[in-house]
Amino acid sequence: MTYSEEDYIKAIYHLSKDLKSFASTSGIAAQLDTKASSVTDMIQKLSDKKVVHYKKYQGVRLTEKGEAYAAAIVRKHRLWEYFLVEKLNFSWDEVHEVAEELEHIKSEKLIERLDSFLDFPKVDPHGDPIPDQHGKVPDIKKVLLSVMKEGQSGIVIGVKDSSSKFLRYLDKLNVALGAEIKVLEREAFDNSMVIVIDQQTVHISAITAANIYIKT
Amino acid sequence: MTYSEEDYIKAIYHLSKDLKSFASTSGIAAQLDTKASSVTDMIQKLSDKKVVHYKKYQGVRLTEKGEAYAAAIVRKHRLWEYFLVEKLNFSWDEVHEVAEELEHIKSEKLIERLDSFLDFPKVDPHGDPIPDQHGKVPDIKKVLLSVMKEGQSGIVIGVKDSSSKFLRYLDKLNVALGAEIKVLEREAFDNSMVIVIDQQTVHISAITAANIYIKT
DNA sequence: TTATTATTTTAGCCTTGTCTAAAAAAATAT
DNA sequence: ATATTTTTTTAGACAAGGCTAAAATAATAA
Repeated sequence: MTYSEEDYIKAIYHLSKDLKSFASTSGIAAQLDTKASSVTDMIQKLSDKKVVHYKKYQGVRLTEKGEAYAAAIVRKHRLWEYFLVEKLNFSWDEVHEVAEELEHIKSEKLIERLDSFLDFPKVDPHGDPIPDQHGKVPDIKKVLLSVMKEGQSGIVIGVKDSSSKFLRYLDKLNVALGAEIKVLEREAFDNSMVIVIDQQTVHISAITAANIYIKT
Repeated sequence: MTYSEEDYIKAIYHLSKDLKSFASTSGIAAQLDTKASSVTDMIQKLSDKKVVHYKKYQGVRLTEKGEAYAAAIVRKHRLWEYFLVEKLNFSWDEVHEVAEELEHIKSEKLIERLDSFLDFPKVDPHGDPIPDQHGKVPDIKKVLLSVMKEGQSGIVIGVKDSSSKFLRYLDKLNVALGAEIKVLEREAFDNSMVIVIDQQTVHISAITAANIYIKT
């Protein structure tokens, strides 16, 4: 597979995960910042290669083969992210771009050795699960901070939005993976919250709360 | 620069290093396993980009800009090789292929962090020097085993041929970087040698001896 | 010094992945 | 139920990087 094909496979994987079914041409185009016509071309190629199921105008879905391939790419991406943060001291908002490149490196041996070197991590620096060698994704029970009630507490285990902007904002709030959080108040009017983290009381918006995953 | 352009730059760097001057079209083609006509095309592109000096039929040479670029690629290649051997337990005959891919990853920060993580190694697993951030190549004084005289001894610090075949042969002889070696006999007829390494006496051919570097 | 051989360059074609513009199909609104 | 809008696909073009075959130049031999 070329880098470009791999990017498409990954995009379809993420999109049909969320939508639980088919990825649309325009959805893929948006994800990859390209044109719908380019997507159609590539989808036809991937269909010939038996990595996607495709019927004109009906959207696209990964085959088993495609799903396994996608999981392998995601596995590589997240293992490299973990490496960058744990071993090379990158911060969690810096790793994505470099991992986008590293995920394409083709060596089974490399990735298994890396996994072992890192001591078989289960989640990446944003709390996203790392698929195993067989493509199985460990499912981590988690809940959005935004659904928690007053008085409840839990541990931060992931983020939904992993843009640099959001992650740097979380750093400012001292929100890091593993931090304990307690909901002091919920404002019914706008769903904003007052929470305690690191012995500090901070006010966060509903949008922020809807992008933080908690294990209760 | 594309991966392909980088491959050409690196090939020219290695070729004009050895030849001390110009790289020929056919030489580059052989190195990259491609056709002379393709090389001519690419050279013209690199010339437009000011990374090589080129006059038709006269061969090609890197500009200062090109040289700096090449050194950066070689630096990345060798640092990754060092990482693979030291941290991921690859053997010295397995690393080249993977490093060929890793050397193209574009992140200044990544490579400086990696260098620091590895504790600033000066040579790669084959004894080849790792250029510094400014492209300066530490020059390591070394001599071919084949020029040593009876009774002389020294330390193995590198290999000239780094093909898997040769490296696996060296493993069999217990020749590794850092090993002490002593020349017991030199056969004038065919320039083969009897040497002591690891308390063992082994016989090696002139060809083998001409591919091992020693620090005396 | 001319003839032959080897090397390098040019010309023209192919594939991959992208694009724009136009056509076709599906979804939505009246 | 038909008209309008949105989405998707097709058609045709282009740049990058490669190839083969032919032409041009340089190197070598007679």
